[in-house]
Amino acid sequence: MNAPDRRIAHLDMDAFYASVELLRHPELRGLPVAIGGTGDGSRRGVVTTANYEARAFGVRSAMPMRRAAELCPKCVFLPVDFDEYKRLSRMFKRAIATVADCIEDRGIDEVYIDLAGVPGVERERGLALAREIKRRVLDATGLTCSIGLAPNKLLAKIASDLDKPDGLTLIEDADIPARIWPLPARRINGIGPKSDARLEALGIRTIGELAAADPALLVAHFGAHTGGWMHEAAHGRDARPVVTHSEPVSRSRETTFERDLHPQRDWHELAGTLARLCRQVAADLKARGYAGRTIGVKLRFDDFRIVTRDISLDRPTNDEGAIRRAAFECLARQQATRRIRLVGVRVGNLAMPGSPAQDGVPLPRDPARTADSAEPPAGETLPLFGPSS
DNA sequence: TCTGGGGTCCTAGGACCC
DNA sequence: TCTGGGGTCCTAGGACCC
Repeated sequence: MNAPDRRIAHLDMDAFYASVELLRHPELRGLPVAIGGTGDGSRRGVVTTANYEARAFGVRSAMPMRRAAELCPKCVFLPVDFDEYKRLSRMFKRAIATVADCIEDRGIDEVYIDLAGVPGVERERGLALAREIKRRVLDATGLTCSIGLAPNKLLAKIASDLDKPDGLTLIEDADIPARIWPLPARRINGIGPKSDARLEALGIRTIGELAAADPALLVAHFGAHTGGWMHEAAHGRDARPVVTHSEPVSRSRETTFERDLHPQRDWHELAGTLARLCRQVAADLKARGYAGRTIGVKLRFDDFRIVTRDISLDRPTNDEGAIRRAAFECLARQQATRRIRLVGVRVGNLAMPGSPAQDGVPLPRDPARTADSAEPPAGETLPLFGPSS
């Protein structure tokens, strides 16, 4: 049972990056267009967004550009221009804010809007208001969006995807059996490819089958938290509020190399890249007034396996040198067993410098852990990162 | 020359503390 | 000598989302 007075909209911009590019390149309208890569000749890019013409050829987000070119030889490929997408993102969010002020940011091209209390929301159960929002977004940006209207965020998100592009879909509690239950379980935000495969192994393919499943079975397979959540979600129940402000948890930078690097022979390029990423993260933190206590590195090997190593400092920092020293300390803890595809650095446990959380006594370091991290484990045989001798 | 980059949240074991 | 029991922090990994 969802609260009777809730009215949530989920607004999703249609093929956002591609649509923004078409504003600048109207001559490409009607042609298949895919956005991806950086335009610097990178051969390892993936498609971030394809317009509907390209999707007709099977081009999808996260698909390697090469594959997209095979599927759609006439596809026009454009590099990503995040600054421009962020500019249009601010524009469409400002347009929404002229209608409703309770808005939750869900990334560059999506928001939830709490319409309860907005004047006129009762008219057509919010449909009139949603049409007004779509009109203002279009007027402000020249871009279309799709809106789902429902008693909660979960259903609103599913609804916004039911009619795209330029769609508007209302889902009420009474519509759940006919319109939600036939959908694949994967359409629930939070059920990804892994959970979907595990559900399928239990004979559960649709949201309706998930709703009909014994909650005890779900709890047995996914744990109390996730199993219980799956059961509730399948019945369309979700009490999460629309959150208008949240503090960041971490900032990071990562990059995939043009070719996989050898941990010793290519040490200079690897170390230079890691140092540059540390500098970028430090500048990013400083620009936003944040500092973090936990510094970590991420490596992706040529077999796509990922390892992370992190270390928590006594106090938050956004100093480039401190971040770099911690990052290289983390790197030194990891065995260099394979070629490196990607390196990244992350600063977590963020605090605003000078905020009360930072001001107390520094936390004591654990001497055992510090000593341990300074020495290689016993029986060490594998090579560490470093310059070839 | 398959497979980006920037995030959040959860789990789980060991350390540590009371 | 037969093994408490919470609570929090740290680290590593993984699922998932845009």
